[in-house]
Amino acid sequence: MGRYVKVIVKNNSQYTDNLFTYKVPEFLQDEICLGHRVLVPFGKGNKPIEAYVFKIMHNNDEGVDTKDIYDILDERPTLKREDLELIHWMKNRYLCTYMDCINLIIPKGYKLNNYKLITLHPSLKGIEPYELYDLSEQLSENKKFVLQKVLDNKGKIKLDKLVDKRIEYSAQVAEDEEIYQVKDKKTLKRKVADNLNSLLYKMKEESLIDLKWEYKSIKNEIKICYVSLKMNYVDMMFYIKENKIRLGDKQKQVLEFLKNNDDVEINDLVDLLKASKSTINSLKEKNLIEFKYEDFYRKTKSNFNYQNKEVVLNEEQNYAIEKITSEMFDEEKKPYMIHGVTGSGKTEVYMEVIDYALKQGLDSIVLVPEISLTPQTIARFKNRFKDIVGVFHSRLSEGEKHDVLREIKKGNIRILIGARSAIFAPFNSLGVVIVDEFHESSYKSDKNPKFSTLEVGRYLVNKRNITLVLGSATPSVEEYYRAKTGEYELIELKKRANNKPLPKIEVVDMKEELKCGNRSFLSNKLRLQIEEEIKNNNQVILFLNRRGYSSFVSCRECGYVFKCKNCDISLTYHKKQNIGKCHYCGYEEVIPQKCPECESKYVKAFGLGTEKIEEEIKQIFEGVRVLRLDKDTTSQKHELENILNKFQNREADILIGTQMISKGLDFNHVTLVGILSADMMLNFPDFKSFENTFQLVTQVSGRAGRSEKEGKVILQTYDSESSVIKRIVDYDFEGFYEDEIKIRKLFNYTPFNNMLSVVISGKNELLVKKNITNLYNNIVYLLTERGIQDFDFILGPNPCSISKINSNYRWQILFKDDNIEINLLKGIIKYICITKKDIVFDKDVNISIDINPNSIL
DNA sequence: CTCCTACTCTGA
DNA sequence: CAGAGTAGGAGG
Repeated sequence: MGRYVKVIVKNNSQYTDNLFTYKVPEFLQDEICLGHRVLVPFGKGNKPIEAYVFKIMHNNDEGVDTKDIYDILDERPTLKREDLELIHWMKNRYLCTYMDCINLIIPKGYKLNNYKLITLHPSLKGIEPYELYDLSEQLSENKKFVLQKVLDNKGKIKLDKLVDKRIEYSAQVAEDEEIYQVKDKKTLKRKVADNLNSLLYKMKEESLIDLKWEYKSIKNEIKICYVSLKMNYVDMMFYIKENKIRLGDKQKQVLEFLKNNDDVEINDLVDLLKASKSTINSLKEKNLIEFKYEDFYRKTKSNFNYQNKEVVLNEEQNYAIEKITSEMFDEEKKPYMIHGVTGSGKTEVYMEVIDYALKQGLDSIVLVPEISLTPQTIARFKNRFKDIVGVFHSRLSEGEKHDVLREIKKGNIRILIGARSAIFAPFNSLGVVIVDEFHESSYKSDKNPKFSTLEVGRYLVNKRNITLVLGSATPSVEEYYRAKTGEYELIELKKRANNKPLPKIEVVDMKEELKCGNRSFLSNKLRLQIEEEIKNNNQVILFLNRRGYSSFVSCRECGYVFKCKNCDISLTYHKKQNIGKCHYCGYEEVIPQKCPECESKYVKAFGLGTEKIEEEIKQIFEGVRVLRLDKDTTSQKHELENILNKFQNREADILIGTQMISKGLDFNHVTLVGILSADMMLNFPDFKSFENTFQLVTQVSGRAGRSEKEGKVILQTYDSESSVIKRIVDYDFEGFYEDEIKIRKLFNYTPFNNMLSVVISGKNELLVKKNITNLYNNIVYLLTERGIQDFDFILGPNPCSISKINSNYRWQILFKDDNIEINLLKGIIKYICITKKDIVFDKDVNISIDINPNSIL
């Protein structure tokens, strides 16, 4: 009676995303647990690969052939039972693979490196060199080459290395041979490895070589070594004499030093006494000192100076805190939505809730949108909770991520601030998840699994009874609808914490400005206002949602527009480098003086970007100190902190920025915010563009008047009559919501429906078209079979709005589940796009499935 | 992705 | 006919 396990194997192939059954050998039977990372032989070559235990069984019901697992890789299971449930749920909800989900949850940096090793065949091991030489002379060129290389490397060589040598060799021998001219190094290596492999198997059959897999388990950890004496100093002197141990001067020095100091870090010891590591090591061998290893926690240091503020909570805040904390242990609680105007002190409420949870022994996660994961936010939490605060986001290195997750598991980190994937942090007793600015689009993942953080949060409330708090000044329409219909507990914070009114928003109609002959991007009003504020020694923020110098470059003679070679996107002009940049794939090209089409000289950059604003502001206001905050100025590490520090220390008067400045920034002396063009966002061809505009403008406006001084906002637009603009000016979120929800209802958008998008992309446009048509036909066929005749809910296939990204052509089919059960639709799509993927689709196309995508571009 | 089998192509 | 190379299917 043996034991069997079902595992998910960590393979790079999408076609092995099933549970595989393995037998557990006798010696592992008592140790194996759910969620263990194990090593299993996989495929015909029994390559050792990592796998995760999803199920343990006492018999092999299905009667499939099984192999034995090789080993258990970690002492403790990497995945908990509830993680496995979460993975199942996510896989079904977002139609992705098990491995996609596992990769989100497990600590980064646990890797298995495996490589194929080629050795001489055992029968040739003792053979005389001359015999071997004769033998190899009879072989074909290729085989001789392999054998030669094996011998050169003392009888064993890694496949990888052999492939390299082979490419090197071929390049020398046959320079003009086509295959070795392939530019793409990876493809070349693939091909050579493939060829070599089939050769190697033949050689194995001929008893020339032996093949085996070797592997190495890697844990991306750094240990610190502490040195102390093994016994007390006097005893040791005696011991040395007794055993006649000879010591060098340096060694004596080290011992002397350790007499008064315990647990000295080995590197300090080396530095202080100018001793070498071998000196210390030999002392250890003589059994006089001992080493103690401890995990090293790679923390990123922040240079941001936090300015502490005295905080007194107001009535509204106290009510919110009381409400949330008093229900923390209720079984049937709802998620909370805090709708609080900008500056209403939501963060203070979060911190009180976290503090309460902490005292009850519960851990907390604070999620913030990636762009507002600013030093300011982090400093605020660290200032209050000190060392138990951890930070987790995509810019950390693999090693840093690993360390943070390890410290969480150990219980050293109790509060984690991070971007969306931090919601999967492996806390031992998670109590609170806070999602700040939950309306932000970055809470929806854009890579597999394409999860919505809020959905995962709601799942956690259901399954693990955590306290979920969503906070925003500008809730998204669909989540606000949930609050209205009773799915969330709605808590309103209507007053600013400093009791100052919200900054007044004034609209300037740029059409009028144009009529009066002002052709610049600055209205007279805004220009005068800026002058005034600077005169009064206040600070100004200018907001424009586009980086670069100009949005596109075109020829005025023939209308030619410079476009990205790889994408269907016009190039944004960056003046400093005189290049056109593609903001999708990073492609750059120098913009020539002459039009490449008609050779005219009238090549001009059109539209506005932050770079141009900066340049012109410096001209208009002489001597004014300007800072620019966008992706271009913050590409280097710590640049963001530097800019924020400078602005905080009032080393600049004007801060120009993209949406990076809209969140979480809290400056005391900003009295004026200028929104240079609200239209850019308003006219975006997406059903969420009104919502996005409302949110962004409200958020940016909220940067003004956060301290003693009152703030003011000037909003420039060509469309001053727009209903959205009017709602923004009145801070009328309710009104905006009512307008918007009617539209959503009318067109059956979220929250009234789920939307499912399938995008097929590939380098070959015809192939993409063929595949998407095929997909459409298959779906229609299967739906007809289930008695569905009305296909109005299917839109497409159509080319995506951005029809080409990174040389990949993109076509899309959209589904709205008006008159069809979402699970039926998902079932069918899953069947076609995942289960039967290899039959339905060509190999050279990618399929991307997204439930309720952020945008349908 | 990786292996393996079965097949075709090439050149003496 | 041997050796080189390719295509396609399956992985417990």
